[in-house]
Amino acid sequence: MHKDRPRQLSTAEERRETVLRTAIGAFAARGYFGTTTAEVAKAAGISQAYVYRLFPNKELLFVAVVEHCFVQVRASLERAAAEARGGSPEVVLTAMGDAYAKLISNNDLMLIQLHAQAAAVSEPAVREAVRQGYARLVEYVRGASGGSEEQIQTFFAVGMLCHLIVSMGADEVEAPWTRTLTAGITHY
Amino acid sequence: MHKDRPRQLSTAEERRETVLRTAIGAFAARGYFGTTTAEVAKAAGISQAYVYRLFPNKELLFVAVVEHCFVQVRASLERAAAEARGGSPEVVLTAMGDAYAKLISNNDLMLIQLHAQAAAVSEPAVREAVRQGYARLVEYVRGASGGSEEQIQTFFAVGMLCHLIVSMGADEVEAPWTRTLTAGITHY
DNA sequence: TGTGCATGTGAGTACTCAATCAGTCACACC
DNA sequence: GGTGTGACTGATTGAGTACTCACATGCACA
Repeated sequence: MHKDRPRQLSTAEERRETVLRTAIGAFAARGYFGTTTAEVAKAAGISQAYVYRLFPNKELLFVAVVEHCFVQVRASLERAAAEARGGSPEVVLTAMGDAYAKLISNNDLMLIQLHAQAAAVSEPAVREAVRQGYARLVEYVRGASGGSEEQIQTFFAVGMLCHLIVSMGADEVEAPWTRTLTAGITHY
Repeated sequence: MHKDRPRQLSTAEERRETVLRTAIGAFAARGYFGTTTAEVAKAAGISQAYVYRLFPNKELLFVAVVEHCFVQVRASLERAAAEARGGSPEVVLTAMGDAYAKLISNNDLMLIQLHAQAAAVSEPAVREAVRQGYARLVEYVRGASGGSEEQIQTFFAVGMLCHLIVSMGADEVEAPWTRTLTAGITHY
């Protein structure tokens, strides 16, 4: 009925990281308001009570998850930019876009960004995290690619289009309108 | 303590329309999971119980609100297209983009679309409504503008970028990264 | 071997939510 | 004035919800 493997304690810091990693999957489906702290706890394999020892409340937990995602996205773009170093802006941006497409082939990272955007409307701490996340992302892409204002803007506009496609599962529908929206967008 | 203005009855159909109109404002702030049926009822000036006589449940209420928004967006694009009839695809698309910008200068319509996108991930009925909404929108824009696949795609990508800008309030922040994202996007 | 402390939990509390239902009230028509 | 029908509500329910707290348990080190 119940495993007798002796309990293996982690440091609080390790546990916090586990929670950040696993909570992505929990929040990805139903967002900030739709996900319970009990679900987050279950995904991390700890009790719901202990979530509140690791994070002060649900909002700051979600903020930490959102920041964690932005860090991963940035790291992925940095790797891509490093590989394409010295190329034209177009080449670097394409490499970054491709790296992003690979990163989010597991949709959770992208869904968190979508849900963070939605929660940002009413939750000030989330809004601040999203602002900072995109601020750094935009500045990094600008610096690393050397692209024009318009190119940078298009880069992010296409990213947002990806959010739409994934959230409504447009890639599972065969129709002219889905082909129009998804044209030229890499998918892994 | 309590207004004695005699109760004025409406038909159920009128009330349903009132609810659809006022619920937009209620759902705009906190989305599907974050908004209670009591808040929707208050915005419409009716009791929470009566919401359930007008709509079978919360999900279908939200779906009706989302569909109502898509109808409004489409109507707005149709008006713009009619005025720019006979122009080049660029001219028609610009007119449509401008009409959209005007329509959503009250942010609620756009926020509903964002929240609908988020809820579409986990609520099948919402997903279906969002798919149908964009399907019709894409086909309408294609037909009315005669633009290329790429132009249509860009039109919607820019629309999604608007969602990002509004949701995080990027237009209230003065910084290079916000100027890059918002460049050339009309704002009323 | 014991003891101090960080890791971790069971069992709550106080509250909110969607959904229900019995029943009241307005009004059109006789 | 009476009556049938549809509009509308107060009160309630049962299933959660975020968050708390008293207590248990593993482990490093004296």
